[in-house]
Amino acid sequence: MAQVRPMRADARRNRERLLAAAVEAFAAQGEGASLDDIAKRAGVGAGTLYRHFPTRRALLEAVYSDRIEAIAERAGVLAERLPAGAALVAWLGELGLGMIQTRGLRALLSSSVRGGEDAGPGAGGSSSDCCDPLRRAVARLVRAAQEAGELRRDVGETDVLRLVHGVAIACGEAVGGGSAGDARDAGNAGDAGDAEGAEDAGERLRRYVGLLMEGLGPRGSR
Amino acid sequence: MAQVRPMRADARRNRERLLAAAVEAFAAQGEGASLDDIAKRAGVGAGTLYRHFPTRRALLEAVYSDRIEAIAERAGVLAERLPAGAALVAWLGELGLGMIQTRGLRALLSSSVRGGEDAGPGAGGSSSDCCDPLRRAVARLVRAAQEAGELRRDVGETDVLRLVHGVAIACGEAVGGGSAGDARDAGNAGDAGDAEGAEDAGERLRRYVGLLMEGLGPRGSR
DNA sequence: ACCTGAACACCGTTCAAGT
DNA sequence: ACCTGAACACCGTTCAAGT
Repeated sequence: MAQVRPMRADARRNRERLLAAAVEAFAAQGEGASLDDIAKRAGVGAGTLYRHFPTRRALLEAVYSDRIEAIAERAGVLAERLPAGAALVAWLGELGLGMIQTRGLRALLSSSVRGGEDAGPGAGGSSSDCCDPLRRAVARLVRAAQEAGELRRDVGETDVLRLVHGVAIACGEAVGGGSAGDARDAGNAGDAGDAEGAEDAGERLRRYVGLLMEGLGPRGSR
Repeated sequence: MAQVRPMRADARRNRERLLAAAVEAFAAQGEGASLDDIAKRAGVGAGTLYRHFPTRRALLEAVYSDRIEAIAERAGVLAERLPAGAALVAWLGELGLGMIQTRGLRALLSSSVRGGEDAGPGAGGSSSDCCDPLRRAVARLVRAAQEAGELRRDVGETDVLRLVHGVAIACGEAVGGGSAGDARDAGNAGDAGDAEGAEDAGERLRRYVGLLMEGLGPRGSR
């Protein structure tokens, strides 16, 4: 899985510089940040960026995969400490909060959640996806909650993922109509005011996830 | 409100050509369609497009305002024919379907629903908004449903609008991570396959709105 | 094996020159 | 009063030439 041969020293260094520049750029300008700019800030040629990360998505994945895995691992912790239903709610809250705070994360889950029916991790065309850890995590939590009778049985992992994704977008500040050219406008709002806006959005998220979970509760009860 | 002086004949004609070209382009390429291309297809210079529609959003509004008003008016019809709660559900379904079928509509509501707390129509900075008719429509339906005891009282119009927006995004095919450059990619999917995808998405929407409304039901009942 | 940076095709936006 | 289209600044992507 990892590269068979270690990278040449300069390549490895360039890769890291690119990643560092990308982290900053995505945080400041959003997931649409100029790739050319990232290459320049990293002090490498444009071609070098494409050699390491052939698509914007590849770069996004490289930047956020750690974060995604960290969120996925929280599922296990919460499952140990809370009853199944509460664990699911708590985890969805954390996932939603991550998506609100980090535009790149939202973008990644957006494109991962598009179309298709429920399918096992990595299925849907065998195309491996950096969001698979999230899929596996939610699948475990959902199954446990259903077996505990705290979640209706006619919803699947993908339903839950899609709904939280939608709810996060419904809460978010710089909500992503974001077509070409939005990145520059959003730049200002990205630097300052994020803390304030994210706070409000975080409260909303909690409320909305709560509402959603009442709807997802076992039929007839309550 | 309407222009004081009638437009010169050629201006009027150009405006209409631009609108016609924009309708086609937005339908085919999504809300990120090239403005330059729209001007070319309309057979006018780029400057003429900017004279009539200074921003992309202005063009989007001009293209979809009729559609938005039509959806808003459906609220009155449904309110007459159905009990308050059912009317709200039905209307939200229609709104969501519109957003699923029409990317431009989704983009418009996206940027209208961003940030801010509940506020009356047109409020939130006096900036008039083409989605105000939707706000007024949902406000009436929400109030009626609350007075009929069929909707919890701790949710506002904006909450409901945001949630439906989020749910529509959760359902949609070409779900809008859509940052710079996506327009061209989405072009293929925009032409064919939309009918098929929209059907699935429509079914999902109905399910999700249903789930949501169970969560939004009056507290404690059911 | 990897890097550089010029080159190409595109897009949004403005503005002098036209009618 | 309105239109045209060249001009400018940007961006993504590729690729020949370097080391």
